[in-house]
Amino acid sequence: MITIVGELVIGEKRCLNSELWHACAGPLVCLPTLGSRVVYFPQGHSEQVAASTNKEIDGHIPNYPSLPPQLICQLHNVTMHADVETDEVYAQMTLQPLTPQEQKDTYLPAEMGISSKQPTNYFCKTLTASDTSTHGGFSVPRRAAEKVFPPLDFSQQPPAQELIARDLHDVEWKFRHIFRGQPKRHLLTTGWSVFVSAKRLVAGDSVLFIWNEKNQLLLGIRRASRPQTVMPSSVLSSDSMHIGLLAAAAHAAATNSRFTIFYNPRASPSEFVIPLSKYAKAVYHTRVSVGMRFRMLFETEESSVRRYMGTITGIGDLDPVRWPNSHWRSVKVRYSCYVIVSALCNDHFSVTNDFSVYVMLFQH
Amino acid sequence: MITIVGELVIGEKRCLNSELWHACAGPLVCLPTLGSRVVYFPQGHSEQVAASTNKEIDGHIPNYPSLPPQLICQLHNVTMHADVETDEVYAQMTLQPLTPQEQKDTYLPAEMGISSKQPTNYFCKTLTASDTSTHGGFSVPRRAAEKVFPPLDFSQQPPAQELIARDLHDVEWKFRHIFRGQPKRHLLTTGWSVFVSAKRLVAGDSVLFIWNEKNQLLLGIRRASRPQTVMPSSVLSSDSMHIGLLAAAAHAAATNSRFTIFYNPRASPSEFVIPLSKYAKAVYHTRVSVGMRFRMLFETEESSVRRYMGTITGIGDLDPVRWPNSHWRSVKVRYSCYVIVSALCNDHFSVTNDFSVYVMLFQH
DNA sequence: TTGTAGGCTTGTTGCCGACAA
DNA sequence: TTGTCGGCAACAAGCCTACAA
Repeated sequence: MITIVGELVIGEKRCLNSELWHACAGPLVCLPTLGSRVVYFPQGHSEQVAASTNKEIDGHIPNYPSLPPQLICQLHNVTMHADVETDEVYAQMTLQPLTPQEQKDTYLPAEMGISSKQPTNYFCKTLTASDTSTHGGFSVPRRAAEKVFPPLDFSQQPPAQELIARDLHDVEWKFRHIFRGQPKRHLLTTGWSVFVSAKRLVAGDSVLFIWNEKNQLLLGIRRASRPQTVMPSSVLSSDSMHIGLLAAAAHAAATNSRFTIFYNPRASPSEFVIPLSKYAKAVYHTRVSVGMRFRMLFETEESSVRRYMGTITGIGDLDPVRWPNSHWRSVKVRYSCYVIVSALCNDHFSVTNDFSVYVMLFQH
Repeated sequence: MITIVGELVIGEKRCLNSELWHACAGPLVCLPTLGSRVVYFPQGHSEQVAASTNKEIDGHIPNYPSLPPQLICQLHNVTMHADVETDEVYAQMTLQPLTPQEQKDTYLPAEMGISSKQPTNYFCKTLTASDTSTHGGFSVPRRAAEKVFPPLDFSQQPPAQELIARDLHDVEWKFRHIFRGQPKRHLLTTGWSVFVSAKRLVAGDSVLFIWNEKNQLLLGIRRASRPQTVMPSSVLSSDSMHIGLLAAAAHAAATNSRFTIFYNPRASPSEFVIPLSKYAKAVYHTRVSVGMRFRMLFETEESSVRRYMGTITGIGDLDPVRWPNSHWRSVKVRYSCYVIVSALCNDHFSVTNDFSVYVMLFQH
């Protein structure tokens, strides 16, 4: 007799805190609205799978001539998730390709997607060697502590309190918050090292605290990207995964049935599910030509947004053989020198010369 | 400029120690010979993916009428692997479906597959609470220590030596082996707790030491199955994985090109790549009928093999709609009461009543 | 303002035999 | 024969201030 323990629920769908999810995902990540129409790019999905499996696509992947480079879909489900092991944020979406008839319906106003409204009362700090060593606690930046932590009772000597913060999995973490030292400073002492070792944080990773409207303290992490952490999956070969993504989309398109995808903002170079209205506006109502200036947004190390201007140097298919007439990375843009790019994954590579990238018209 | 560190090689193919791999995989696991012809069962592969993603197949998966329930293939590559995080053993195989013409060639003699010859000088112990606590070391069963560890110098008081053992990743682990206490016993002290915490072993997991012909000490682990450790992959939906496996096999069959699969003996209920000669012998040269006795092999907790006799109660298609004329689990066998089954994964579930299973004719 | 280091206290790890299952 | 415990010693964790960047 096989006994299933009552409390153990595998694959249970809980509602993650949206504010914390978006804060961990970064300011550039935006999820389409539930029920809206979106454009799905198999090419972009393919890029994400390639990034996740650490394997380029090679010639063994069959063509799916019946699968267009962009599918207009109804978004039936969006759920936010976080990896149980690493806390990495990702989203699950259920898409249903629309018939040409259904596509003709006029756009609804609320289809632009919910931009990631970063919370106001929050701070994000990249951990130092001292923060992560077993020797001491966490040094809280002064303005951050004053803005997002509840005020201390300064009649006590030294002023101290217990903070309780919840992470993405709704797990409580308790910290002793104390204001002491010469000069005086805010510190998290007792409880901090338990958190660091439980989350396996190292110097360079970031933690982020949010004080929300309900007077709750939320706690998220953003890992510095360590390239070697991407492992082979051992479940399915990367070729089969690529074929699976294409075949699943092709089958759903042929039968107008639903299919499910995962969007992993930190693994993927670009969003591959875009609000239809945003796509239509960019593709049908924007004139682009070689020589035009093109704006791009990047996330800085302090997780704010910076604009960079580039020049369009080419327009056309990225992969004319497999994906003719695709709007995926159809615009080639050159950016000028000394741009320090801090990509989403915190892997800040510095570009000291000119560099060119293939981007989408509808990218940010 | 993106710099790739020279030493860091991702996905490098090293030759794993075959003896240790087989010992960790268990006595029932057997890999087909390189270059031989094998039979591949998409159904079985599907079962493994379902077990790995913890998700049953549902109706969303399209049929692949062009894909037969068994594909005769040439085995172009077999490599043994171990998960970097968990040490879980798995194998990667490259298969090429054969044309009807190629299938007609006569069998070669060496196509029966290399059975997992368990090493003679080895022992396997399931860890106790004391073994895994931080309070002490590892208590070595006396006969085990005398059989597989190098002899101690009993002129010392107490007799002690340093043991160096290599794991599946060729990482060295050093232990102080001492013979002390009242009554006298063999213990591993210094170095043991580092190993336990590095491998994240808990009471119930097993360790296994081999003393091979080259006078090397090998060290493997077998985890007690903890069902909740199976996580959603967040790379590809389980539906897409199922479609991918079928589409990859169908594409390879249609074009007679190679495809790659992973075989995970501890996740999968059954082997789905079988030597052709074994398959042919069982399917074409064995008469079976309802009422006949049928032998099955099971792995015991001490990782030896036990035989159980059952009675065939049915013969026919497991899934007549999707997979007509399949030899995958086409035989229904009933086993009698009080069989204590210890499956490969150490999850020993006791069966106190009769139970029936669907098996393959060519199963062990 | 805040990262790191030195001093000092306290809690945990880890080696030992005793004892009992 | 071997699992667990109490004793004890060594060590690391963790709280504090000092100092300098």
